[in-house]
Amino acid sequence: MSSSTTKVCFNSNCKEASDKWRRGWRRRTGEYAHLCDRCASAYEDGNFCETFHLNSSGWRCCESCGKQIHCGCIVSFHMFVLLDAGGIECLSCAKKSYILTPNPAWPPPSHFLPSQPERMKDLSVKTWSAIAGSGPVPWRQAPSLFSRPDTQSNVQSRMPFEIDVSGGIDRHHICERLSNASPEMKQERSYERFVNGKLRLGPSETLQNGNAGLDMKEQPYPFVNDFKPVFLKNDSSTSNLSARASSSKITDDAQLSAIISQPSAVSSPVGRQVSHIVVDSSGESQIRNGKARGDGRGRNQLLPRYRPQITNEELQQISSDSKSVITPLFEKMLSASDAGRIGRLVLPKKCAEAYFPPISQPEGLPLKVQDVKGKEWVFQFRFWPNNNSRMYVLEGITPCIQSMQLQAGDVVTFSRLEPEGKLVMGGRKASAIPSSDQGDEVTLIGTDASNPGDGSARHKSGDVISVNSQRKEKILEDKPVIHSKRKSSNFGVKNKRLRIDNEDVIELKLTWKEAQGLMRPPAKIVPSFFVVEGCEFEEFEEAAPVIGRPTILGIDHFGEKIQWVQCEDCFKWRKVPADALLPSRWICSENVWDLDRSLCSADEELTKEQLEHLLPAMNKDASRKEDITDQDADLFVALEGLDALANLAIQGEGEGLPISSESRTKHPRHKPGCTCIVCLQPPSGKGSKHSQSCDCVVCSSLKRRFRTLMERREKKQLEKEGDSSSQSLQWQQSPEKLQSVDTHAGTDAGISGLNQEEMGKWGYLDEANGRKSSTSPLKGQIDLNIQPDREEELSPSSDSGAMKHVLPGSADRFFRQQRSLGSDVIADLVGKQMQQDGIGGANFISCMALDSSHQKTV
DNA sequence: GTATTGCATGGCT
DNA sequence: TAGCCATGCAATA
Repeated sequence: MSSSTTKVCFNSNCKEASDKWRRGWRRRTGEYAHLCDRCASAYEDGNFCETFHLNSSGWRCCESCGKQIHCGCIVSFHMFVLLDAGGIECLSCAKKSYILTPNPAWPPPSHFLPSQPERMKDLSVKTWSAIAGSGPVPWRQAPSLFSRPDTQSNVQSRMPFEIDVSGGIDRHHICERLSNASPEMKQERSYERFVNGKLRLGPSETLQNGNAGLDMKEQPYPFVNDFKPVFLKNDSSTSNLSARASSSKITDDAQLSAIISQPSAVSSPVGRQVSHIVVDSSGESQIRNGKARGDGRGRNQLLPRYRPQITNEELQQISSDSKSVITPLFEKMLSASDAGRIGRLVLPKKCAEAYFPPISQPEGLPLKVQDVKGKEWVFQFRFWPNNNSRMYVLEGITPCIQSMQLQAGDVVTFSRLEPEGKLVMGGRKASAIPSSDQGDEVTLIGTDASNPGDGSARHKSGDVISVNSQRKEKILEDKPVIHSKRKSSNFGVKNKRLRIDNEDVIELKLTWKEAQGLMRPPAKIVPSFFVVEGCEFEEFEEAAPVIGRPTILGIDHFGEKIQWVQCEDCFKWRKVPADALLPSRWICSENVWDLDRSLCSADEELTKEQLEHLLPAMNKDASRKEDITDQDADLFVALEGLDALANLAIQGEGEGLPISSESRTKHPRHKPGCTCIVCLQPPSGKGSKHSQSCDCVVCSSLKRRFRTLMERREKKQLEKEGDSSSQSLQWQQSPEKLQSVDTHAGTDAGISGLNQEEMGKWGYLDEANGRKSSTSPLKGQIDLNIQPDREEELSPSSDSGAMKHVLPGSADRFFRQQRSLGSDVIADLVGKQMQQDGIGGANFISCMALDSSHQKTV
């Protein structure tokens, strides 16, 4: 700050009179020393003593590094620490040796903080000490201490510091200083500007991707990403996000992101909102432990998806000790394998290297981690050599994960409690991740408008919330979502990863029945029917099923086939052409076939009686289901599908529970009490095994069904391929062999009923699929259970399987069909079936009568 | 037969 | 294209 009043420079070695003067240090009177330009610059550049006091007494050497420090003036006495044993240490060394206790004789740091008169009032000495770690650190020193990327220090660079974001820093002042600063200092000060958020980034400082703080790689200054939030526990202001920009509207993403990411506003005792950002530029505990890493990449290049998005609620959970400062380190969405029984959490490499102790041996070391309840867990932190790299894992996390009731898709967070350096592991349910419905513009206002207790405030470096679209984009970017590309890969034949993100979780919340209700054949395709144990199966040749809104097939008074579909909004039934494929959400306005009834206000074409007739299953008791006709079956499917639609996409509760084994193991068209072979079967994993000679009703039914299918296929093949098919149809030429098939495990099990030679032909032998024989099913018994993924791999349908060309297509597909029936997830059901069967050439048994319990483990 | 361990693989960024 | 990392899976307990 400068003024045009003529004054004599306060520097006794100068005494230059000048119209223009600038503020220097704060004097004991509370006023500021007025300095001429030259002296002010020297002061601001930290060269004051070197410039003016070089010949003065009071120079002492740092006990550690020997650096000369002037101890005889107010300007520099905050640059050293008095040692208990006598002597001094420069701040750098003091921090290295972790001297926390400031000289009690010292005046509070505010004495040295020009332009920050109120800033220090808000922080007790204790807090300051806890944060800074070594007594008063002049704010103007802090950036150079903490962000200097060079040797001096790693250590220094990891000290936390505090910056006023409320306007305490004089923009002009900084700009002036910047203009005189070394490039390094400019960098540091640019950081100040960024962090303070009050300052617009200049052209040279604007983050190149326009996404301030979002992309590490794009950061012109590494330290911009090197800060991380430190939250003062139990500080009411920590939750007061809005206080941070009390009167100013955030106009710059960078500003906001800095503010959002470093929320630690502190209420001023005088009522004015004075906000602070407490920044820890990196792992303090490592400093304290002398474990500063040579490799600082981890922190600088932490991927967005691992950046902590801790909420106030979580902070409060973590904070049980008011003395502690919480440093969110990173978070990770649990993958299926993380949350699986193996109990290994794969740690992001950079996070592991940045925040966990260094390990040189693969065995690693035990790591104590506290959960939010304060319970202490010990995990093994270790790594595996992986290519030329390492793969870090935390082992033994299962109990902890379970105690937190986390599962795949949820997020685990790692924080550190300071100063004790404890690692704290928290969890966030996927369902707790809010959607991004925010206003188009977020204006942060004062305390009154804020909600301190709002646990939804998320603190994350790099968040952009000023504009809704940007925010959404950012959320999408940051969230480890499975983007379409990746998501689709779930359905790939070979990709067995089950990657779950929130949306997926929701989308998977369909019961098997519901899914079944959504699948139906193209309307113009006429299925063929067969009956197994009184249960009708329909089979669609040469056509894949489609997924759409369930409808009720019918015939209008002209005798033409039509469909009845119910409007999602008004629930009225509308007539549409039989071949219309409707989206899962269909409303009257989409009724392009009958414009008179394309509005919900239009009357329903059906009378109540007609409707009742049309929906006989609606109010009938379950016992009728066994007598269902083809049409009834369709109706039933449709109705169930409608239920599903009501829950489709996202509802999750009640009906929409994740697919349960129970729902999978019943024929979707059957009701409780049904005694067909499907419903007779116990759920997957609970079934008994049947011998090859078993001729129970289930086995015999399946044998019969299988024979029928094979014979039909044989006939077709013979017609098509003639003699050329003879080689691939060897098995078919002895259909009688199937008499001995044990079909309790579905057709796959039927295969297992063949002898070794036959199995070889089928490609089920080890030679064909390279599996070890210990898993061979040929042990006289059949496991009725199945692991679809595994089955998938071993299946004749596998692209890589040599048996694919050996197996006749129909059988192949039939098996695949059966496998898909046992699929654990709807993704498998829909995706794999659709992909594998493909469009055209597919036999699709739409009713999927055979469930997983009819399959075996190969 | 099951659980655990440690490495390999391959999709994805 | 290198590296990360989710997952598979053989070896071992």
